[in-house]
Amino acid sequence: MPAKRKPAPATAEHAPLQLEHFLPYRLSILSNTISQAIADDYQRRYDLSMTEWRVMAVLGRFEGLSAREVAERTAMDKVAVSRALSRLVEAGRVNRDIHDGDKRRSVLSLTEAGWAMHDEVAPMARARERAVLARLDAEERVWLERILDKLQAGNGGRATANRD
Amino acid sequence: MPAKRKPAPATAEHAPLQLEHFLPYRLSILSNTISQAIADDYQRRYDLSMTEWRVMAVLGRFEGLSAREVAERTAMDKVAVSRALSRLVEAGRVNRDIHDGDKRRSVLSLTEAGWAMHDEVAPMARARERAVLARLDAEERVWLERILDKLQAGNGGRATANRD
DNA sequence: TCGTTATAGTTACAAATGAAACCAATTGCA
DNA sequence: TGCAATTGGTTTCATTTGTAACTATAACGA
Repeated sequence: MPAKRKPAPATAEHAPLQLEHFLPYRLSILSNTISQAIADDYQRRYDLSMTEWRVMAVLGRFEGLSAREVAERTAMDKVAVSRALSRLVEAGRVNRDIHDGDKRRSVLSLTEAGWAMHDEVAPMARARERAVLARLDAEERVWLERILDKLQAGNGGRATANRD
Repeated sequence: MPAKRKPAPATAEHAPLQLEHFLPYRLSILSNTISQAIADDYQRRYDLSMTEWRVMAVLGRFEGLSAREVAERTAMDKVAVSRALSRLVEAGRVNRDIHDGDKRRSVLSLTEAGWAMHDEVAPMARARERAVLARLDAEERVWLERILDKLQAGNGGRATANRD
C-alpha cells in the first residue's frame, strides 16, 4: 500500500465532476479562505462576528441607513441584520434611532466606539485584500476586475454573502 | 424625501471600505450566488444537502476513499463529512465498508442508487458552470483560469468550502 | 375614514455547523 | 512485548443560521 494513494477514477461512463477544475468549487474555496483570513484578524480580538463587521462596514460608509437598507447593501437577509444590530447596539457600537416620519424604520449610525473599532478593522481588511492582489501582476488585476464585473452582471438579483 | 435615497458618505477622515469594490466581498457574493443556484437544482428534488452532494461528487470521481480522504478532497472538516456520510449511507446512496488492514478506516463508494443520482446531478452542476462561463469570452476564460491558479497557490493549506 | 394590503423589524423554533470530548484501532518505540 | 502517542471516526453540546410567524406602523383604495 503506497503512502499517498490516489484512487483510480471510477468507471468511465459516469463522467464525474473534477472538483479541482470546477469553477464553483474553486471560487468557494478561494472566497472562504480569504474571508476567513480577514475574520481571523478581528473575531477574537474584538468579539465581532463576520455579519456584525459587515454591518459596521456599510454603516461606516453610509450613515443613517435603515435596517432594510443595510440588508440590501450587505446582501444579508433582514433577520441576520436584525440579530447583528441587536448585538452591536447592545455593545454600544451602533446607535439605533427612529425615523422621523416613519416609526417602523430605524436610523442607524456608528457610535464613537463603533468608529474607533471601524478605524482599526478596516485597514486590516484592506491589508488582506492587498496581500491577495499582490499575487497578481498589474495586467492580471485588470482582467480580474473586468471578469468579476461581467460575472456579477449575470446575477439577476438573488445573492447572499456569508463571509468577508 | 427622494425615492432612492443614497446616504452621503460618512466623514472623510475614516476611510470606510467600499464593499462594492472590495475583492473579498465580491468573491463572496459571486461564489454564494453560483453555489446556491446549483444547490437549488437538487436540494428539494433529491433531499440532498450541499455537503452531501460534495461528498458524492468526490466519491464519483474516486472510489474507495476513506472518510478522511473525502474530507481532504472536499475541504470539509471531518465532522461534517461524518455527518454527511451517515445520512448518505442511511439513504442507501453510499456503501461504507471497513478497510482490510485497518479497522478504523472506512472504504466508501457510491451504491447503484447513488450512481443514478450522481449521473443526474453532475450534468446539472456542469450546466450551471457553463452558464456562468458563457458570460466570458475565450480570452477572459483563459485569464480567469490563470488568475485562479495564482490566487489559490498563495493559500498555504487552510481552506474550507461551504457551498457548491 | 375604514378596511385591506404592504412594509420594517423582531421573535420563536428547527435545522445546520463548529469545537471539544470521546472511543477504538494502530503506530512507534523503550 | 507493553504503553504512550497518533489517527480515523463519532458523539455531544453550544452557537449560528434559516424559515415562518408575528407585531406594529404606514400606504392604498373604495
